Amino acid sequence: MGEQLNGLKRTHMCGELTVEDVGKSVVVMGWVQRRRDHGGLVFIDLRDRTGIVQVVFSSNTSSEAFEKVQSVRSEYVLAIEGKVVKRTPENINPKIATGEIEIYADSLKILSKSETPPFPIEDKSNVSEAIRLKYRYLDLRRPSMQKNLMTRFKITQVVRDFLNRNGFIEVETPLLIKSTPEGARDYLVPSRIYPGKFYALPQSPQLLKQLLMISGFDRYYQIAKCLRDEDLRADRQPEFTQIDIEMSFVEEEDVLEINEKMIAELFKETLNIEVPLPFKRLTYQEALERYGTDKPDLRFGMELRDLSDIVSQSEFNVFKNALKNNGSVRGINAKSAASMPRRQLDELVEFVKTYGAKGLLWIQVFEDEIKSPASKFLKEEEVRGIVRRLDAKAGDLILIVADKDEIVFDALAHLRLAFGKRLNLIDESKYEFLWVVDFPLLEYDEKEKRYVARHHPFTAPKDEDIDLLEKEPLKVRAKAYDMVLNGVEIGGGSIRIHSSDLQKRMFKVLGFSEEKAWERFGFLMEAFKYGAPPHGGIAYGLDRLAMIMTGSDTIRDVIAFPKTQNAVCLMTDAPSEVSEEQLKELHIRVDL
RNA sequence: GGCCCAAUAGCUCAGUUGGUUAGAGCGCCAGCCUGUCACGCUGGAGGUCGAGGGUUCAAGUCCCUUUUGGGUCGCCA
Repeated sequence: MGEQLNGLKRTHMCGELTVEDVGKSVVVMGWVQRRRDHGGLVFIDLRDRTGIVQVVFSSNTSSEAFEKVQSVRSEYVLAIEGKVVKRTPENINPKIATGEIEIYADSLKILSKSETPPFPIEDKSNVSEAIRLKYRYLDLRRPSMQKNLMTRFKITQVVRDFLNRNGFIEVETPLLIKSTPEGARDYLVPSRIYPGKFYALPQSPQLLKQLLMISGFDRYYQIAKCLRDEDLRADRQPEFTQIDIEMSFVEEEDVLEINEKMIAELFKETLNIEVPLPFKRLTYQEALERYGTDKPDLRFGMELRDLSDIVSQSEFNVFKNALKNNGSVRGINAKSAASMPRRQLDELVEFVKTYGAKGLLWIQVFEDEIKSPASKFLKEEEVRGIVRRLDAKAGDLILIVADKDEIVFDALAHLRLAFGKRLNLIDESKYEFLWVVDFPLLEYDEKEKRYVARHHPFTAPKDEDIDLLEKEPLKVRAKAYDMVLNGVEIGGGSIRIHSSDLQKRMFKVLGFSEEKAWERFGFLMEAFKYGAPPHGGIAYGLDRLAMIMTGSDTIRDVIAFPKTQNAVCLMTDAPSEVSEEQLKELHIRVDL
């Protein structure tokens, strides 16, 4: 059994001791990073969340502590009392912050023993994620994970401080709410009291924050857990955290302005990076035309070019068909990639097929010739026009997709990203922010045969487009905006509808009967009757923000206890079966 | 739901054309060592080759099924 503290108090953190502390008697507590046993002399590297300090055990200093340290192993939890001593110059270790000093141990308490951990607690070992997740509490001892979670804490701290200073009020909203249609699949919670009825866990506090505006809270924020029962990705977890913000008596400009100020302050305070204001802005349409995506990575160029006009009279069937079907022909220029081997070019064809493209056409531009599998179908002037449009020089590789716009954009956007990485065009130290604005309000859902809200059903249309709502719904632009950082959508929001009439029209366009709309959103429509201020807001994906700001590849690395791709917690083994009794109480019969 | 990758010692991996007793590094255990800091030296222990089935004289290796982890398309207002 471990020893008790018995009144012993920690005086210093391991990583914070410096030459200033030389001569002091200190008490440090932490975990054994490593033991180096030299027989008559034992070194212990003691670790806490601030860093590592070397402790020296010798029978000359304390024979009792020296005897005791013989049994100490990795990850034992120790309390050490000793004297801080300056190291002789040849013994200084420049690799650690406390390398100029060490502690001569006078006494040692073994607070807790440890079995040998299943993997070493250090950053350089690359352990499989499954094992890290099973022993997450050990994984979190690693300095990089400690740093990630501390950065995440710092982010919320700076954001809270900014919002508090600017008159925002933090309000909590419930986790057990009413299931509403639209959007992601809900996580459901059975009601014990009402057999057959269910609560839903919130996909976001959207409606509740709008109701808080109607309540007059004016400026609200919350760091809120959100839950969506959908398939997972590197940047998607079933539960994630939003920085949720809503303001009254504002228009789009007001929301954008205060939010970019907040983000600039966040990057200054957290990473000491100056973010130039205002952010760049692209309309949704422009983002698509130039980058093929509504979340472009602006750290490199390689923009898309429309080639449709150049090949409008082309005899090449692939082009002809695409244009005939109201699609387009577009391309990008992968600089200096012309000599890519055939095998790799063929892989690119497979790559674009995952995005629905039927094929990919390439043109290799060399000093004295231009090679392309389609050269016999393309007129010389067409090839010349394409080369000129894409500013292609000798050594460049032109990649062209012809199809419906949607597919062309998607395929080229992913090609652009792939080549950005492959050609090393992305400066990893850069942070390129932008707003994407003027999103379409609606899109047509082929499966459901109806219009669905692109953002959510409460998003306001642009004033000048309101009249198109019933006539040409797809042309209506929304007062909606996304904040994009390095190709990642880190936040998104909108100005909301605050009139019952407009909201009713919106529901109608979405194909909800008045009855159904009332059944689902009656509480909101009722609330609109009693004076709703103009309002709008934004929600940030805190996990994604923290992922980027820590340089992580997945949001799992900035979440203390994440789940696997199959939504399982490897540490606790959730989800798990429950007892018959529990099910019975909830009036649930399992049908497998 | 589809596609792709992976699974061999505690960890990270190698394992040839199917062929003897499955290896390495780190870690672990024991001994020695007073200036190491990824300490060193000597010795040792440690394997359901993810699971099940099949082909074969013979399977870690080939085939089928399946489980788990990761990536991705669909999905995620």
